[in-house]
Amino acid sequence: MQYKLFDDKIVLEPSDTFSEKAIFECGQVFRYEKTERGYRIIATDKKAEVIGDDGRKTILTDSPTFFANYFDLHTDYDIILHNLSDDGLLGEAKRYGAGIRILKQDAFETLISFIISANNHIPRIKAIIERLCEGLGEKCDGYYAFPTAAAMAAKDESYYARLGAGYRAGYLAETARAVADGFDLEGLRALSTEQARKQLLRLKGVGGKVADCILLFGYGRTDVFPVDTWIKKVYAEKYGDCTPSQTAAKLVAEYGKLAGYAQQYVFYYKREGERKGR
DNA sequence: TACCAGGTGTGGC
DNA sequence: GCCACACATGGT
Repeated sequence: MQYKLFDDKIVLEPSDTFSEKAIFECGQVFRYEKTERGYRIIATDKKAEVIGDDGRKTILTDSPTFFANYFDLHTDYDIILHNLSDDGLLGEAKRYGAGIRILKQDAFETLISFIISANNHIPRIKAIIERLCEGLGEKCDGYYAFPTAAAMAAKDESYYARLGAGYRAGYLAETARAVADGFDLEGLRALSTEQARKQLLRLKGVGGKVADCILLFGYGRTDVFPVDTWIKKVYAEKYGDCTPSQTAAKLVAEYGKLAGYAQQYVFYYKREGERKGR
């Protein structure tokens, strides 16, 4: 999409493929906050605020180059939308969520965030992550960065239990230590999606669904289709006798490189529909 | 109050 | 490989 970079902001030309509400509330990210003017987002140690009405929008930030990539501004979502079916549920979902963009998130932040997400409510996930950042993240100007692996590895399970992480506390301690001790998250970028997935599954607290979320949101691998409780419900009739991993495999086979986008449109549409009693 | 949440680990088969 | 079960916590 069209945009202009300045020292302290990114100005976006009007586009149907950028909706800050859809981008932040589609479930891909947790460190966002609704403000009077729009949405504030913290990514690793950087901050931005998206403001504007329905017309021209502005991303206020000290790190415009970083956030141009973060918001995936160079990807043409019109082509993605054009290549997904207009019919049925996906057609409805993509029209509803056309403003979604898959954020280019940090791999470690995504890893930790989605371990916390397992069998958990989104409001509670957000709260746990904020306490984690306040406790272990570097203090920045008016906010806290996401903690480093080293900072997290210095704490044990009891610390994460006190944050309210529940039974995931041990997973957080163990996985943070694994990364701090050399598990090469950046090295996974050189691997195929399948091989990278296999490596992620070695980490405690990372099963198939969480691995797919990390691949999609933290590595930009769109040839995955995370199957959670919502998606399970959606495809219960079509794939009723399949396990979640079998369902995911069939959906990846169907949508290929567009699977991750399709999944986000459907997830957002169904979840928003439920919230609005549709 | 029960049920549920962007599931995973474990033990048993 | 698949299945059943346990698992902390708090929102609804």
